[in-house]
Amino acid sequence: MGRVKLAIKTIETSVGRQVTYSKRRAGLEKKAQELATLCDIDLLLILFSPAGKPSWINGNKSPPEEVLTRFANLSPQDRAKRKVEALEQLKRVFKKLDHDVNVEEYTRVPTQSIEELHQHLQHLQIQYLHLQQRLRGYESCQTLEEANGLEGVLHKRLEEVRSQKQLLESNLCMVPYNESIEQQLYAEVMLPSSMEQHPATNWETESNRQLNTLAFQHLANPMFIQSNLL
Amino acid sequence: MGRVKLAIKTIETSVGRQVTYSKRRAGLEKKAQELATLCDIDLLLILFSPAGKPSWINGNKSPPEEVLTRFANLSPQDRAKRKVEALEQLKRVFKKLDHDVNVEEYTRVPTQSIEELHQHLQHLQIQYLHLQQRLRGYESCQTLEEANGLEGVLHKRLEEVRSQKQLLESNLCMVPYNESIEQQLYAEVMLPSSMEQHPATNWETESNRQLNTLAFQHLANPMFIQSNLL
DNA sequence: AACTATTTATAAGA
DNA sequence: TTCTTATAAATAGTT
Repeated sequence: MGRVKLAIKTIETSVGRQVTYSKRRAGLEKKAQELATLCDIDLLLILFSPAGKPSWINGNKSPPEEVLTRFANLSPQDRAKRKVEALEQLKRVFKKLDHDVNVEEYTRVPTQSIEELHQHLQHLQIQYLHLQQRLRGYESCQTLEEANGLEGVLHKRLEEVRSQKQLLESNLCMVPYNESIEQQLYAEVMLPSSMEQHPATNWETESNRQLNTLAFQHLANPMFIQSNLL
Repeated sequence: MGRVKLAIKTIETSVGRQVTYSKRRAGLEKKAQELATLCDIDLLLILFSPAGKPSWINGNKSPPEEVLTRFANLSPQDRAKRKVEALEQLKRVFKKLDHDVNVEEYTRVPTQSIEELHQHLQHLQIQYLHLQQRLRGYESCQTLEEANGLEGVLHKRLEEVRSQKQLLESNLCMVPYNESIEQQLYAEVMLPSSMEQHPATNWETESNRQLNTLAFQHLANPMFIQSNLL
């Protein structure tokens, strides 16, 4: 729909891509929004511009994360249709290798009943919310006052880091302090893998892998081994 | 673009929704694919039909999980910026005011069975680890290199906050953008209440109270009730 | 940012 | 569902 018919191939020039992106993004997002409204469906459209700037559209029915979760939780059958492995993907995302750790040993927790599962979940929810709160201390600023507060926090933290740098410089030959905090955090999340305990159920193996990869990421940090020794 | 101009409202009849979905889905997916190819960008379009059947399109550049992760890893600031822009644009385009959100919608999670419970738990674990990682980016520095890296991160973050301050200052008179990020985060943690479904079990009421208190803390923020247009 | 000649999408009907 | 077709909408190239 233009003066000429455009071949669907990657546009050569960077400027051309930029221009076409601007025009077509508007159209695509409008149509996505329309479809979601007309048919009252869940929809999520995620775009990254040629410059890397993100934008997204979702229907009025559910917020992005909910659609995303719905997608991520597709049944194993549906999921099997997907070509990509989460593990490979996460490796790229975090640019770290995973290690030949016996994941099974770490993930097995003697939790079987739905009650225990539920309690564990509640515990994790609480931990999650705590963590969120801490993170909000660094990241969240929705209002001008919050932004001002955040600016102060970051400034202070920056000072702390700088003084810690000096400390580190003067203690280069010393053994660093332990990282058991991370181990604790880790212990809080990890869960009954319980694959074998529910053979009838086809548990989400992909997300298991994802989890394991994430959970063991910090093992890539050489410091971890040291702190274990302390 | 048809015999008549169609008003963009949810189509009354179920059959009508189905038919329109079929037709428009094809067009939308085609256009999504074209845009991805033409501009060589990351793109992910997730659709659930009126009957609940999922389908998705992604660009040639990255597989769905990667786009999804890229999206999930956006900082709250990135999302907030996008929301400000999107709100302004939508106001121009649709000339609508935003409306209040039904908090209930965001807090319900359709999880009932032990399988779903388990999946939800795994999802939450992944989110938790992600959060932890982000926090580590602000807090952890065990070595001199890490301290240097952290210094850089904090410095950059400080710049971001300062520019966001300006953004906030220039948007002071605007209707504030919604905080669905928090709602989303909240939705990620929150669970099937499902207490009534297991009357035999003595659920941890103490931790329930804790959880609810934490979860609803941000509801005290008057900013919370906002638009769900985005 | 606008304009406009064309192409493309699609609503209704078959 | 699929096709046909009149019409609305999107957009490529231009200004």
